[in-house]
Amino acid sequence: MDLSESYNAAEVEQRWQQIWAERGGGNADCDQGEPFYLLEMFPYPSGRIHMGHVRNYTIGDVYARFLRAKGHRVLHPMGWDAFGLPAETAAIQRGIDPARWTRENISAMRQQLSRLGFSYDWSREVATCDPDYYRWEQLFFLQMLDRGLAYRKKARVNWCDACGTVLANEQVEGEECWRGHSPVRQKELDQWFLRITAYADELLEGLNGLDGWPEKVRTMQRNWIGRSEGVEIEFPIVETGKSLPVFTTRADTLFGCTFVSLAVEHPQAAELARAGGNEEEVCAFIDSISRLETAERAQGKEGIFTGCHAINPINGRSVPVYLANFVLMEYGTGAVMAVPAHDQRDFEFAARYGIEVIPVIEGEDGCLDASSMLEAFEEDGRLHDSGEFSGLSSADGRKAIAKALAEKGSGKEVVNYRLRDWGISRQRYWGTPIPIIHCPNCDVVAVPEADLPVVLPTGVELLEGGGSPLPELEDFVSIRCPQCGAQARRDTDTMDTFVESSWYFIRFASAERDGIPFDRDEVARWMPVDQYIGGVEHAVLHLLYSRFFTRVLRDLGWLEVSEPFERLLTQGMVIKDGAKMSKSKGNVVDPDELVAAYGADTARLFSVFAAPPEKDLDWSDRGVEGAHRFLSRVWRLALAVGAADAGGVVRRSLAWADPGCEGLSKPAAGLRSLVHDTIRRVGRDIGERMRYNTAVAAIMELVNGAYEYRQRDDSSDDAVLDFAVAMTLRLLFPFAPHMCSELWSRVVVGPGVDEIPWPDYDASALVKETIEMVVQVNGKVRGRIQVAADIPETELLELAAKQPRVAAALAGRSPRKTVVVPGRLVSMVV
RNA sequence: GCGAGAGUGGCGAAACUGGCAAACGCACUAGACUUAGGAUCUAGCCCGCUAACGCGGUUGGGGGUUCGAGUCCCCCCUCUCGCACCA
Repeated sequence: MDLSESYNAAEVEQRWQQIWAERGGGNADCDQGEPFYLLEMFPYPSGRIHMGHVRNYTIGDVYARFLRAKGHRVLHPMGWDAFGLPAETAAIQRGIDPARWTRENISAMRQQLSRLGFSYDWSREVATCDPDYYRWEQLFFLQMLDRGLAYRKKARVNWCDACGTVLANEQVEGEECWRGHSPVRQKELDQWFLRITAYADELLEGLNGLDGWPEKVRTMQRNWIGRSEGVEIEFPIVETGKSLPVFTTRADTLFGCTFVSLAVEHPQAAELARAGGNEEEVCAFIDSISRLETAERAQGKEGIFTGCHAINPINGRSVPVYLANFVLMEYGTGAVMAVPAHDQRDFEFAARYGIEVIPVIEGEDGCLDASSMLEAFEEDGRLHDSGEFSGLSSADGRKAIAKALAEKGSGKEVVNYRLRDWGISRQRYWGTPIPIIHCPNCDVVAVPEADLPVVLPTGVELLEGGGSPLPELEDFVSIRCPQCGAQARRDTDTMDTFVESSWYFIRFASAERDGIPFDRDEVARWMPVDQYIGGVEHAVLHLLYSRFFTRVLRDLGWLEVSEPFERLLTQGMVIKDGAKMSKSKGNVVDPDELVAAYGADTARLFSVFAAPPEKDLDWSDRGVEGAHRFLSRVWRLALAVGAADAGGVVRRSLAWADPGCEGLSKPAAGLRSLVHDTIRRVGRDIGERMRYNTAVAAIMELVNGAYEYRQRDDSSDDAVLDFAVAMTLRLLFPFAPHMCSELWSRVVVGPGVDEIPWPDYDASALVKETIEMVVQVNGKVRGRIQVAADIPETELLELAAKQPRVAAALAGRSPRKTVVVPGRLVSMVV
């Protein structure tokens, strides 16, 4: 081989990928040591990976390779979130079977991932569209059904026309579908729900223990769950004699209640309209509001008097009952006690309909005057005009009034959540069939466990209009009722694809098992995931569902842990030209082209060097070239040093071991010290801080140091240079595994680069005999002195004061105060 | 409006517990090697003044604590993200 042979990434990378594939490099079973479960969010097999995947999976792979070197047994699996709408769309547009389309995409993407050198345990690969996978999901569904955790109800649900299906609340972002920002409207449908609200408190509490999660994600989940404590108060209706419960968090303002407002969907609404003698008008209002979409409803405050009155149980006062557009049936009881003086919405409503405003809370500025108020006073304060409760603070007032109501049987303390149950029915084809049979006699009947899986028929003709073909497939739909034997029909909805991703990480622990979903011992060994890496867009979707599912499976007896993900890293987006890289923006960089032009190692290096993992990454073609240039620089250095042989023929000649500190020249000792410091920095930056950008910077400094060292005239102490080069390769290996393997195999004597353990640094090598100290006068740097590390303080001060610029700054005065920071600086104040 | 996070050179960024602001990289400038350079190597590169040694200023703005603040405390401004009639 020629010394001047330049770095040919394609050739090198192909060779090593082949070797790793033969060795089964990523298999968790190959490793010994303490188990570590490292996982990146699995992708949807859309056909091609994008730069976001490259970044996500590089962050993971660097960590995996580092952990293995540190002696861990690492579980680092990969799979496919394979059900979902794009497969159906492709099928309709191009006439391909979704199953085939998905399978082909998977194999293309698997190849792309391998081409990037990611070290996965492919023996555990799962695809969620495989009946051997989703059969367990059907089993869990049935078990949840048994325990009342899955149930069916008719409900107003979010409908996305573009997707042709229902969406869960979490999948609606400000009235738009999370996938394509198409509009979402309300529709009344019979749906299957999972009772995530049964775990609301536990999911909320659990967040407190998740120290390894970004605060941002925990806050988002807290807000989403939206727990609020309050009182449910019964208001008897004069005209109907019925009781109307309302929910409030501000029982302290109860004496200020001047009306009650209900959602138009409230079950008592029609009855109140009738009893109030204003039926026609009220019904017309109900009609006009219910026709509107949620977004349109939010325009202003609108309502109508029902003609009925409610009795405030605390003071017997009779107040009018209104229907109002802004009251949500989905929250609390769908009815609200209105206190215009202390709630801005009620204030606006009262102003519009001429309802009385009665202030009952005073702030620090004293009592409010109803006639001059411009807005509601919503803060806590002190109660007045509130009978026996006057004078109490808001907090005490809430407690006292709740207690008084409870004693009268007119109220009870309750907790409300914003979180609602998870609607999982999807009117789509490409998903997990819901294992339910609808029987004319027995109503809803579970498919017997022995009959699982209910296999999704493949090779079907998809409908032009985009609807699910399942209801039309007689072979699939038609079935005998397992209970009474009558002719019955299968449920033709499929499950939300977020259900599959809510437990795939547990399946990975024993993905090969046939007869059971999980092997309890293997799950106990691996779960929870020690480090999870993925995008923040799943903060309240996948990540909340997974926390819920893990608890359900725990309660079903499948595992012990409650929290699925011990630590979470949310990596930033890949940005180009100021916008997120996306097809619609037309600013995508194709990973394949990148790899073809520069190689996988360059792609990997750039994706972790340009920014810390959790920050957005600004794409830069120049930056990619820079990463490539650095790798070439390492390539040349290693070959030049490793091929000390004058004939220009590379031979294995480098010893990788530390030559020790004995008899080194000053520059050699300096280089050796730099190597150890780099080992320290890289280990800390990868292992403890996950700041790969600074880890790479440290390695670059080492390489610069080695080049500098080589430039010296005398070229003794080559053992130190050998050590420096070998350690460069060892430390760089997690980032650029192909090139480092290749170079190591060519020039280093001994075991492979990934066969030697991660090096420990020698702390004594970092201790310098002489150190530079800064001398400050009045906070300004006025000199630097080289001193022995153990110089006595008096001597140090004397030396410092003698520095010409220091002496000039002191101008003959003696310091009023002197501070010495050992090893760093001397600070003098005059 | 509520909540969270962030403001540092021309750019991406660094600064571990308060201790030399700008490591590392990109871009740029000069030089070397060269038939050539969009390869490589060397040097320079926050701003102002200076021929130079230096001097002064600088981490969104203002104040404070401290010998010393990008870092800690208070006030303000801007940007990004999340939630948004949740009673």
